[in-house]
Amino acid sequence: MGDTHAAKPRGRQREADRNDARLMQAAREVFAERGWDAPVSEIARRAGIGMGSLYRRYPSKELLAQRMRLAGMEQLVTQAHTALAEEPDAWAAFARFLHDALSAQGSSGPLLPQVGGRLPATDEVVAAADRLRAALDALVGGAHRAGVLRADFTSADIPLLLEHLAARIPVTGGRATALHLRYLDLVLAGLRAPAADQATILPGPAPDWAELSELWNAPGG
Amino acid sequence: MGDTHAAKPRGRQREADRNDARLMQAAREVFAERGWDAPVSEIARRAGIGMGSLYRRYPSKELLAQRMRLAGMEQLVTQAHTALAEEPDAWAAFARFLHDALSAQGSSGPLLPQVGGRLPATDEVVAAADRLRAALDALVGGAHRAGVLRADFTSADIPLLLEHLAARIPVTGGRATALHLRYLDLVLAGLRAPAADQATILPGPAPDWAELSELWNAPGG
Amino acid sequence: MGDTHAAKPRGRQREADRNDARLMQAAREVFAERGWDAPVSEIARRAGIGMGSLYRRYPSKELLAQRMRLAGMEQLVTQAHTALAEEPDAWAAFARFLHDALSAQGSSGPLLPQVGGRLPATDEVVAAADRLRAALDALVGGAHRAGVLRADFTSADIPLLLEHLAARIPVTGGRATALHLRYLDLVLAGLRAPAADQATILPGPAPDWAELSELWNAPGG
Amino acid sequence: MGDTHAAKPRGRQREADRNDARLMQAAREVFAERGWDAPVSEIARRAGIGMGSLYRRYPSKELLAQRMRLAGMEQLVTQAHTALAEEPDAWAAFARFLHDALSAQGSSGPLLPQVGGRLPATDEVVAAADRLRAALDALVGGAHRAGVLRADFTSADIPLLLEHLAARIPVTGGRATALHLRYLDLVLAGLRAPAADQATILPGPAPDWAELSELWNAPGG
DNA sequence: GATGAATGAGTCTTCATTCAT
DNA sequence: AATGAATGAAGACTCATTCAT
Repeated sequence: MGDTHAAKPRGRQREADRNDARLMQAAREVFAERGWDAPVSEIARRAGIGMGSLYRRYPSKELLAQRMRLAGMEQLVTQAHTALAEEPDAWAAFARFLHDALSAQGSSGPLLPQVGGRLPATDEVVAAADRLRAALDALVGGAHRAGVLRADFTSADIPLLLEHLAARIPVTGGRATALHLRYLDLVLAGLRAPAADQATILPGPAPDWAELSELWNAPGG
Repeated sequence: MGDTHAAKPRGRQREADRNDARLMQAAREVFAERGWDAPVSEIARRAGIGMGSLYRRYPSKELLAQRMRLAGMEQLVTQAHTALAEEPDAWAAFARFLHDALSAQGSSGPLLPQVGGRLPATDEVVAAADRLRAALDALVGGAHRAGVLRADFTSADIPLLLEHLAARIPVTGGRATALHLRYLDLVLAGLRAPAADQATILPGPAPDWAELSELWNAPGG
Repeated sequence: MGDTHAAKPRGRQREADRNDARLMQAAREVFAERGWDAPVSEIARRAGIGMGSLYRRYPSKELLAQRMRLAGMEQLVTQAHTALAEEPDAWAAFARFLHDALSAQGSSGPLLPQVGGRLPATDEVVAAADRLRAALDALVGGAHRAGVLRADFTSADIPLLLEHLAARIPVTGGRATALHLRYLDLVLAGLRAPAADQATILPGPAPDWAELSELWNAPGG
Repeated sequence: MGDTHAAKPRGRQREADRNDARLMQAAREVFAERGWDAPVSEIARRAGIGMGSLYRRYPSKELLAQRMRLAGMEQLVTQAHTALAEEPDAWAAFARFLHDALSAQGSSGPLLPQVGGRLPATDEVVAAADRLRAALDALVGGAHRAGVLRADFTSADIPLLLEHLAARIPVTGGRATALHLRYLDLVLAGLRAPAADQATILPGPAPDWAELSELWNAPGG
């Protein structure tokens, strides 16, 4: 009863999948700790696999980082959808998303930054950025309509804000996440729509998504 | 009396000083643009001096970065003193300091971050950190006494906050500074002491200065 | 009597033989196209078998190349015998052999060269060289006795001449063979015994078979 | 008296020039002996310089080989001009050129082959090929007009013929050159214009210079 | 017996540091 | 005291060989 052949990969395929997950996790950690100039061999060592296996799966350091970046973007999209689905309140959804995003940051490495501005744009990255934009627009739009988020803050501010809040703090363990979340709450206090008589205007124009693309991708792209 | 030797360096000494200033400026720019893994030769090239001269003054890349970091810390101290001296209002002084610190960041490279966590602690760094702490305590203490700064924010939060706000955004030209200042204003909105009935508490304990030392200095130190 | 086991291999043995032939053909092609530094995996891929099977049959790249070289030498012996048997005229047999040898070169890869000087001598190679020498002596001796081949040309010149004529010309398709045969005819014109009053003497001593052994085998052998 | 500052480079410049010559010589030798897959470090070792110095002068293995190839082509042009200038007889000039070209081969490594088909075409290579063609046309044209060279041999045959005659024979010392010259004389016997009643025609069309370009340069070029 | 993923030593290339001029 | 070429250790990447399935 119940043929599970196709559903549950076994043996070699299973190990390959496990290796891939360990590789991605190791890459996130290593890039987070040492930046772009971390040796690829350190990633392989931490994943417990040989250089050859790493390079079989990711033919270059750059492609490995691209995958990492794409996985991070997809994770953000998922977290945005989850926040919208599970939090009835617009502000709660908005805050929940930032909280989730930063928490994932702290434990498993860089999401967008670290390798930002070094990797060329690809079709996949463009598509992922589009999905991310749609998801963040929904979050920000909902909060704006509810009147709980200051009007001069846009969806394109979110990635930069996350990039700032996730700035490398070379501490291992949960302390880094705790510090990140501390400053997130500070920023959330600044994001709450102020009473009309206390409203201030953020200086400088908001970033737009085209500008983000320039920030994230290599100049030549 | 009447000795002007020290007051007016001439000839070689003068050129040496000029070289040193150019070197430091070049190092700030290059590290800001390309990160820690920028080649030393690029710094020499941009400063317009030979490799030999650079290495005569700074016997290693690490020592050059240490100097750069110390100069950045001293600049912060100076900016704090200036803000206190020139701004009669406690909040204005506090905000002015953060503004000055970030503006200097944007134009001339990294202050504390970028090389953070890579360099060993030295007596000079410890002393500079003490002076920085004293200066920031004065700023924060004044703001707290005036009741304009949220009570759960400490002087040790400032370096981390600056580190976050100054996170490398790979944009050249004034746009990076404009974006940095945009998020500074957002944070300032969150830092303003709220009315008692709207007060929130930042999660997680505030960092302390001993912890900062761990964040900034290489593990082995 | 009545035992046909050895005569008609069946099933596995048959497949193994077919694999072996495909492997040898693939090796000749790949080494011809890309030289000694072609990846072994390319040979396996082109033969349509896995790496494991290749390494079961040939425990190292070097041993594979040795086999290839031996097969090439045996092919030369066969071609010499065929030429002697099928061509009644001494010159025709001599020319036919060179033509056949070069044509096989062009289509299926290197015979002697390409890997020359890289592989150690073995008993098998020595024995094959002896057989080759005997076959070429017969061809050259016949032509000398018939007075159609210049007297200062020896059987030991033939392998070197073939090595020269078969020098890798990186052209795919039949064009390489056509070019090879063009220069063969040029050389044949020079090999024809001249009239006594026009005779010239080739400079330098003829190679001998001991010298060939040094040229073909790795120094350490 | 007599200012020799500009004429005779001294000190550092002198050493740089010496290094460059040693490097080119070492590259010719190493590529000749071990082919394209010889380690660059072996070239540096044999030239007696460090890897860094080699890479300062030639930023990649490919560029080093390109220089080597260009120097070889220029040497051929020079040898052709010399042969035409110093030999009054058309056949003597033709034979002298081939002799000189092959002799240089034997002693100092590959001229055209070895790396052929691996390097992209560049403007410099195209220009050098044009000069080579002009020089060889003069040699071959003279011999044809004098009626001493078989009519179906063209200037585009010469590079291929040299490539064949210079085929790697892994012998060090003068013996390789002696063997090369032995087969050159054989070929020269075949090149002499035969009496009309004995004339043969070389099979296959002669190569043309466009085809040579394909043979020498990497496919993508 | 066949397969192809995993391994890790070896190669090309860069860059911190030294040193002859 | 200044210069910039030389050095060689370290990092990205490839490929001969092994081994679990």
